[in-house]
Amino acid sequence: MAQQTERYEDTQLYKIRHSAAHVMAQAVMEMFPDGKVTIGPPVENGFYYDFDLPRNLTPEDLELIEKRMRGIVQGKHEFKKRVVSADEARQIFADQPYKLELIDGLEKGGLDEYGNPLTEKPEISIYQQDTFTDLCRGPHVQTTKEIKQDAFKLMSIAGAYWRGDEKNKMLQRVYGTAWESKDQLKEYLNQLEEAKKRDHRKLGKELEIFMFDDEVGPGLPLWLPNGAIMIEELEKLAKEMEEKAGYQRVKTPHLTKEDLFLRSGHLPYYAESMYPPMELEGVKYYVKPMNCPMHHKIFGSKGRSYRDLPVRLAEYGTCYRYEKSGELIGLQRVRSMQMNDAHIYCSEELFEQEFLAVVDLYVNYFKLFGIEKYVMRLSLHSKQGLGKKYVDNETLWLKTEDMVRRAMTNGGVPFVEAQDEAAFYGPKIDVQIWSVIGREFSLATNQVDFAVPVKFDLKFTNKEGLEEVPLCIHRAPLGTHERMIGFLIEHYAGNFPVWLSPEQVRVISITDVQNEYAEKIAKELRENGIRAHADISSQRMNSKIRQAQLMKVPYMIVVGDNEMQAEQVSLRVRDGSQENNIPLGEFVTRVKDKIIRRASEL
RNA sequence: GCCGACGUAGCUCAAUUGGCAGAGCACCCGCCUUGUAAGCGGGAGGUUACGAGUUCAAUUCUCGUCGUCGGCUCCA
Repeated sequence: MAQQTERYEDTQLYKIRHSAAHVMAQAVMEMFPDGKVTIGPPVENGFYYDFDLPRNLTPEDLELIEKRMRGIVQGKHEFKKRVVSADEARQIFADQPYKLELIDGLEKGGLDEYGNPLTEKPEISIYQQDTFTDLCRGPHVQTTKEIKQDAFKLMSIAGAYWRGDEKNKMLQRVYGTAWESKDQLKEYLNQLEEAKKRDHRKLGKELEIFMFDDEVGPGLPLWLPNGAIMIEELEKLAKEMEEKAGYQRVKTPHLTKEDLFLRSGHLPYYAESMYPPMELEGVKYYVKPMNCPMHHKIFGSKGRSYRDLPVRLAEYGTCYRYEKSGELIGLQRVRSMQMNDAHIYCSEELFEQEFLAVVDLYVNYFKLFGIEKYVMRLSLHSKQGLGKKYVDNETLWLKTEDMVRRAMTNGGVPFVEAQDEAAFYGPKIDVQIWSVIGREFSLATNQVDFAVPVKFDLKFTNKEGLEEVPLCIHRAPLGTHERMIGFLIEHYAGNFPVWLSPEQVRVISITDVQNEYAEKIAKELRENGIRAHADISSQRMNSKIRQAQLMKVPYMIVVGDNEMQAEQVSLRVRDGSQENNIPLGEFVTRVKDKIIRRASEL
């Protein structure tokens, strides 16, 4: 349907939000006549406006602004557009320095409001509603009446750099949400509430998966027994998949001498993200932010023939990166991480098949986890970044980028391209996925390295008997344990499939008469490779069931006198359904089958 | 790192204008012997994140440090 393909920019909702931003700016400017306005676009779910004000806004201010906005909206003011010359615009916004900067950009035809280059020179237009005039290309609603006074809400105040550049002044950004109706707003706010419940930070604590401790340090998660089980299950999965795909496993130290990272190029290009060195006996050591240099050493440790290629070295190596304090967030962004890492050394002719085999691996994982929405992003270099963020060899960049583009196209894999997002050593495919609560996780990554193998003097002998430098594919289909498990917690809302559940079965005795029988069952389940515990506490059965439900244990087995006499079990599944009088052996077979198949259903 | 908000028992939260820090759950001890989401009673648990300052008196006011959260910037 046409409606479904309609661009957000053309929708009524977009106009409402854009217009609400102007109304908010009017309210704020009435409050601070000397304030400076910058830009205020619609975004997903709402809008924001960035201001430069004489003092910081408070939550109380937000309430006043919102109240005033309701007043303005009810005034049924018309949004009047007028196209003006650059000079006229300068007169109108004479005391608005940020607007003057924007006008300059528009006049030169060079830059849009975010400072990005534009292809054609845009017209300069202004929109006025009531007493407020803004430099704006629109579009807007006809009158403020179309913004329903009970369908918007101001959400938060945040800092934001002018034009998104940390060298620029920090402005105050006010976020708001706006909808076509009160009901839509209500639904959105409900969604936010629901999202809070699924937040991996909250669930991770409740389900005893991981924790942070102030004394251990920010961004350094401690994995609790339940989390450790999940990690081991993921590793088992990866190991199985990678063994089938011809990977070999290696193990390397957490520390290396400075020399290695100088050679790899990490120190010039990546030093900011590395922990500072420790020095002993005059030698500097760094904890590794990546495993690649050590894998390169392993590849280079003996002579290689083209017949040996591809060589695929895999390791769940623990890496440490110094992420800036404000960037840390739960398991999504940490400072110690275990990567589902591997490096594939291959010739150029093998490149395409190897690259696509990695993509295939992702897709298999996504299928297993029921991840349907994902975007593969081809991340490219930028010319300005050469020699700074990226190794300085434009020819090789263009060549390798083209190789990746071709591989993806030939493989029929849809992807989008993003400038200035590459790794320092080459272009990459990053896979973005979204947890059910809308949080974006960049997990899987597949990167081509054309720069580092030559620095490590890596080579193989080709058919002609000549030495050739291999390409290296860095890949991490499961990203890191930390991010992956953070994602999975939100994805499943803690209701993990049986194979991934830390506790798979809880045996619940009704009275202490059945305690021994309950323990016997739990033991038998464990002997069958099922993670099971018996709850023989003096609590009532109802309370035990509640505890197991709260911990989201997939199977609860209730045993009373009947079951004990008949050597049977009563099953309560996490979804609340119930099944009585199952012979224990039958239950064991059923659970084992789900685990082996890594079934998503209970 | 930057802007802002926040930090009270293991967890979730209270504490009027600065005036003896409190509840539920969890924990420990009893009683109850129970059929699919909380049985009852009792006990213990706090240098109010940490460090200074103002005050007769600070959980409350001020400053600093650490941490968390919402963003920005940056990333697996």
